[in-house]
Amino acid sequence: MTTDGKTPERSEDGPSNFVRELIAADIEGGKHGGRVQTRFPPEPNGYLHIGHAKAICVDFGMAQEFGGQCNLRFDDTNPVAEDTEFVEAIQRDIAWLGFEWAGEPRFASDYFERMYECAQHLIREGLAYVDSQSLEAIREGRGNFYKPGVESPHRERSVEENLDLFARMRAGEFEEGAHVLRAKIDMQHANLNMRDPLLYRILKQHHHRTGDAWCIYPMYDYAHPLGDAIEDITHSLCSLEFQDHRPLYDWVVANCPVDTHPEQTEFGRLNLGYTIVSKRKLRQLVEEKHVDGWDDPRMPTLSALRRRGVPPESIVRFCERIGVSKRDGVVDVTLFEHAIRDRLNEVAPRYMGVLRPLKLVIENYPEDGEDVFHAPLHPEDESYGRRDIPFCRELYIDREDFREEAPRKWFRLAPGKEVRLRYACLVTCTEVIKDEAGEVVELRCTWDPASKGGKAPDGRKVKGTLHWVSARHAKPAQVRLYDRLFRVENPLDVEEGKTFLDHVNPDSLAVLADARVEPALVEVEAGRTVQLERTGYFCVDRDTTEGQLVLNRTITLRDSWAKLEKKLKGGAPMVKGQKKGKNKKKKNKGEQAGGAPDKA
RNA sequence: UGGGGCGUCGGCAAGUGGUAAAGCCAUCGGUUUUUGGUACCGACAUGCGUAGGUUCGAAUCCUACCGCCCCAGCCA
Repeated sequence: MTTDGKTPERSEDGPSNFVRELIAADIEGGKHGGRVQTRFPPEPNGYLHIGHAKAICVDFGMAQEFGGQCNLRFDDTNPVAEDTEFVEAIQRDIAWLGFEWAGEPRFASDYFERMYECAQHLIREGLAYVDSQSLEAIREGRGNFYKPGVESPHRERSVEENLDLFARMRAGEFEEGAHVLRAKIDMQHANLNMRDPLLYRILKQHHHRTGDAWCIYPMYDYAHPLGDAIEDITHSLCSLEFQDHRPLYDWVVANCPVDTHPEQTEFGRLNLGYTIVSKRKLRQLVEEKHVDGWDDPRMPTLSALRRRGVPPESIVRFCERIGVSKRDGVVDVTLFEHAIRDRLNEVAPRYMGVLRPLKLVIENYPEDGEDVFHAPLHPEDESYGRRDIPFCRELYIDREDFREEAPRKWFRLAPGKEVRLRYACLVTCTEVIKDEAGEVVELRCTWDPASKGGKAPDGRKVKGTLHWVSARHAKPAQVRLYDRLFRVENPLDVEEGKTFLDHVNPDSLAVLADARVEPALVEVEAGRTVQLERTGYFCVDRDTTEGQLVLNRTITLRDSWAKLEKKLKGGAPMVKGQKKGKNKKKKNKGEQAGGAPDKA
């Protein structure tokens, strides 16, 4: 739990969708005996990311909603890149999201023997054969979109010969690539997947679970439907690109000796603006050190989001809100950001912290004086309790909260202006002290002793409220300001000769070494996310040590002043045409403005 | 020159023939506020890729066209 351990209410407020309706109809019609059994089938060759989160929410969510269960099955049919490191990380991430799989995790490799037997059955039925052509010959023979395939010269081998060859493949008598097992379907089929697809290939690789017991491994198209059938899955939900594989899925289930016939249904993957969800590219970011590991808080992996301080409930809620459909669109990243703020606003305790300290001295406050103010840890939930905030003559405020020349509508501090120090008192800036370089280094103020607590004694309006820390009591902290990893909404959209790496945001991480936070914050344990009032949400990083607090910025608070100032400066009101003049058709599909990334 | 999908507001997405298209995000305006946060109120598609057709009536049915995505791994 990154937040506070409070019950994560799981809302069922997702919109209606076609998968939900299909399952409901199946139950209604008594299909699969009215059962609902789903599965989430990750390949253990990488870390789970936000895109997987959607699949997880759909797979587990549908089962949950209809009183069924969801299995966790590792699709470990290709030993080359798979590893137990990933199977552990995947389990951790799913559990973190708050889902429970039925029984123990399963592995496709658990069924290798059974799958082998099914293959023998197919051979005996004359539905599979050993092909001994080269990889190139097989590819050539498959034809293409426009050219029908041609049958392999080995297609009519006898059952005996096939059985013998297949057994010897298993026994390790042949080198990789020497033979494969193919389904005998139809080389003329318009769907390339049906042109005698490969069922098994020889791979003399060590498998993370079966070790060296096997040197032939089943292909996805063969192993997946069998795994589903063996586990008695009723609804096999997957992504759009498998639509073309469904006929093969059905062929396998129909022709192998299994009792059930699960149904595969495809839905659209999640694509998120300013984000990449491709295992290969994420791996590249890690391996080429553009980020600091799989859980670098800028990554879209679940482990990175966790480290960044994103609550799991916000991810689940986000997935519910984006819905499930067959369109492949790109979800606006602001929707995800909203879900994060929404949840954090509910559960993050409040503290004050100054990111870029500017000294403020209260001249009419006694040199050795001290006050302690009691402030609520949550403005809307008293059960969070309160914390003590020490106050003295010398404080720090954020440099951002002071301007020598106040722009229009500036509520914050400026020479001669009065503001409220949150929970404390009202102060007026009387003098600005600069160094030789002309840089403001200190502010002199006077306070109104009658305003203790922050209320104006005479009811005068003080619009600006600033956060602050006591210079004497504050604790030092290193703050890591994270921003979007990519500068553009679609990092995959690149010009000739460039790659998505050229879109990496050079300002996606800024480290502030000299931040100060109120003392109560050092009690917060690593992994928890808090709000620094008026600034944003921050997660206590695991790098925190006894003397050094490390905070990761999860996300900023919405900043309507920044927006206002931009508008004030910009002068030209740009958003005019949209108002009334119905600008005929929408034309520029490709380019959207997207939200401005927040500053670092 | 194939096969499989998809086209409803800037983004996601309801809607499944009934009489002028939910919701959320974004955007804009306002109220409350000791977070310029939160909350709350309001605005935001005479329009459903285009063109025809069927019908008393169509985003929903039919036809044609246009556009976008996926498929030619011994990856999943």
